[in-house]
Order: sequence, then structure tokens, then C-alpha cells
Amino acid sequence: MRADARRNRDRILEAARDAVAERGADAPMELIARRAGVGVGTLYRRFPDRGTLLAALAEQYVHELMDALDRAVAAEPDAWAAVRAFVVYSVEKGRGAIAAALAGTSAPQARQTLVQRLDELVRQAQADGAMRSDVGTGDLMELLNVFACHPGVIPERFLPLVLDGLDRRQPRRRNK
Amino acid sequence: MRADARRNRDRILEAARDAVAERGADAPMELIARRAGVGVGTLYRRFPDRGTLLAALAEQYVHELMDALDRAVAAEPDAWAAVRAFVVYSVEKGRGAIAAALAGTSAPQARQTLVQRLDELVRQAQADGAMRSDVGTGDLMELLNVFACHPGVIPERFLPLVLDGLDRRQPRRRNK
DNA sequence: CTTAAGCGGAAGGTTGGCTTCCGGTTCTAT
DNA sequence: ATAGAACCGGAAGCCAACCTTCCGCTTAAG
Repeated sequence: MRADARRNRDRILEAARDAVAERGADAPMELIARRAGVGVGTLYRRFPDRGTLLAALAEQYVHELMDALDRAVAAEPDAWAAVRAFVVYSVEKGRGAIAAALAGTSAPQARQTLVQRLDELVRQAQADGAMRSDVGTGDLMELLNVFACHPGVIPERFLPLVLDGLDRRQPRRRNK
Repeated sequence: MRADARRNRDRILEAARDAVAERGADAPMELIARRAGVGVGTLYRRFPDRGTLLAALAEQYVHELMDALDRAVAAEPDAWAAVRAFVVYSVEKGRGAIAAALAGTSAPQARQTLVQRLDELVRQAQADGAMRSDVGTGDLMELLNVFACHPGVIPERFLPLVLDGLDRRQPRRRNK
């Protein structure tokens, strides 16, 4: 693969990430190309169809999250603290609707590994009594998607709130 | 206004609500018409353009929320309980992306009244020490939008969690 | 029974995005 | 340095989806 070709490939992926973040999974191919500083032709040569492009994006995204998880675990001795750190990072990193847009397409095996590892951590945090136990790993992933879909005010205002909601203490029935 | 005309108008509004909920603010006019069991012509005669239709929808929606608020206040003596009840109702009622889709279009004065009344309630709940005070009414409305955008698993799983997060006790810094 | 209000949906027009294709350009191996 | 394979850009053609208008037929209502 020629050097310029590789460079373009990377640029395209980056541009696609931004575009998908802002405009959803069906962001115009031409927009992606222009942002990458590349012609549509180039885009199509590298990724024959939108599906291929999205799949590449998904794989990259999952890998990034995986790295983030590793880092969080390394940095935080406490399981619950690691979960928090991972969620915070993911929300900041997961620009726009990427996660949601890719939820279906997402590379199955990589994603599964990610979920599996996160699950261990969550169970640990719950076993420690630090995290409420009526919310599972699947819920957590879902939560990340929601945040990813609402960039801007939502994450900054509500992330702490939700994290507090996830914290310790069993849920108590309040009404009735 | 002829009886059949009125009936059709109502049906259209209902169909539009569903369609917008599922497909967003730019749901095809023809889809709306067909669901209402009506020809496109009828739809256009009643609502000359999409904007008019959306405005009508928004107004109706805001009125519903206002009623809900009144009911919540009447039923619950405690301010914080009323806020909770209102939020729960809104999330259940606010099908799909209606709220978000209409956020911009929304009838200004009615919306303002709604926000104003909710604000009183929120302040009361906060003054009672029952609701955390670093989240305002605006945030609450935003929250409703987010929930409205993610029908299905999100509301049911996360609403209690978020409500717990809103509850009492000042936020405490946890990390660092 | 009359008639004005109302109705349906085909048709025409517009927009916006997808893909292909090919003449020109740039790497890179020798 | 240079040949030639790989690569590039973007104009052009195609298509699908949607909007909106229009008019002959239907029906409520007095």
C-alpha cells in the first residue's frame, strides 16, 4: 500500500468519525470525503460501500474503548473508581452518535470482549458494595449510547448526576 | 367546520404525533396522511405546511404536560413527590422524539408558562431539602427531552436511577 | 334536493445523495 | 532519472424520496 494511500485512509476514517458524530450514520459520503480533503472517488475506492466504512469505524471505536478500560483499571485500584473513570472517558471520547449509530454494525467479537471485561469490573464494584447492584453492564453500555447521542449540555450536566445515581446504597422505594 | 373535517383534523394530529415520534420531525407528510386514513390533499388543506402541523402538535403537547403538572400538584402534597410524579408521567407520555423534535418550534408562551410553574415546584422541593439544588428546571426539561428521544429500554431502566440521582443530599466530589 | 365544503391521490417538480469513470498526477522500484 | 503502476479528484448521470398542486368526484347539512 502506497504511503499516500495509507495517509488518506486514515484521514477518511477521522473525517468519517466526525461526520457520523454530527449527522448520524447516514452522513453524506461526499461530506466525509470533503472533510478528509479527498475526492469521493478515493473514498469509494478504499471503502466500497457505506457498510464497510461503518464497520471500520466501529472496530476502531471499540478498540479505543478497550484501551480506555485497560488504562482505567491500571490507574484505579478500586473497581468502582475504575468504572467511573471509564464511563467519564467514554462519554468524553464518544463524540456524537458514533456509538449508537454503530451499535448494530459493531464488530461483534471485539465488542463482546469489551463487554466481558467491563462486566468483571462491574461485578467487582458491586461485590465491594460500592455500586448499586440493580444495574448491569448492558445497562451501562446503553447509558454510554444515550450520552453519545446528546453531545453538548447533556453529558456535562448529567453525567455526575447519573454517576451519583449509580452509586452505592440499594435503591429504595420512595412513593407508596 | 363540517363534522367530518374536524374528525379528520383530529386523526391527522394523532397520526402526526405517532409518525414524528418514530421518524423524527421530518417524517414524510404522506406517511402521516396514510396513517390518518386520509389523502395528502386533506392534510395539506388543513395544515398548509409542515411548520403549521408541527406547531399544532407542539401546542397540544405542551398543554398535555401542563395538565399533568396540575394533576401531580393536586395529588401530591409534597413538592418533591409532585416533581417526581410529573417527570414519570412526562416520560411515559412523551412518546418518541416529540419533545425534542418540537423543542424549537414549540409554542413559546405556553411553554414558558409550563416552565414557570414547574420552576416554582422545583424551588419548593429544593427549599424542602428534598431535591439536590445544583440542578435547575432547565436541566429537568432537557432531561425530559433526552428520555423522549430514547423510547424503549432507556426510560424504564434509567428513570428511577436518575431520580435517585436527583434526590436530596448535596453532590459530593468523589474523585480527587 | 341543492350546493358548498371537503376529499383523494395522480402527476409534476425539486432536492440530495450514490456511484461510476477516466484523464491527469504522484509515488517508488530500478 | 524514468517508467509505469497505483492513486487521485470531481464532473456527470442516475435514482429514490418527498413536497405540493390540482381537479373531478363525494358528502354533509340546511
